[in-house]
Amino acid sequence: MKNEISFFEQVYEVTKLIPKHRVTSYGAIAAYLGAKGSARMVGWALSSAVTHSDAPAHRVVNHKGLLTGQHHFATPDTMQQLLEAEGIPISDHQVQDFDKFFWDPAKELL
DNA sequence: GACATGACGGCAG
DNA sequence: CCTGCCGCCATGT
Repeated sequence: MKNEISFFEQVYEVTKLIPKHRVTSYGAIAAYLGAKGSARMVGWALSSAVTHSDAPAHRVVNHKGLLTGQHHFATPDTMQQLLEAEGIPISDHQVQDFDKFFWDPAKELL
């Protein structure tokens, strides 16, 4: 037996650490967890996070700032609504000024 | 065990 | 920036 936390539980922790008015990418979380290149696993974990945890998965988008996971939420609008409610402008399912709102756990959480 | 799919990302053209 | 291809690892059939 090991005391290490499961990969998706680590994703929950990092996701819950994302500051408000900030977003991050799957690859950034994956790299921070040492799973660099396995960004798909982050998305897999977050898909469970939406219904299986209280982590703000809506703050995680792909490397283009596109809200690819909105169809995993209760409604296709939920993700965008939550982000806009936090002050993040969304247009065409994409985060505006993504580079400015980007939060890298490997650098800022350091 | 093989094959296909998935909230992705990097690289080449 | 866009398109195409491969790598990544867990899950479902």
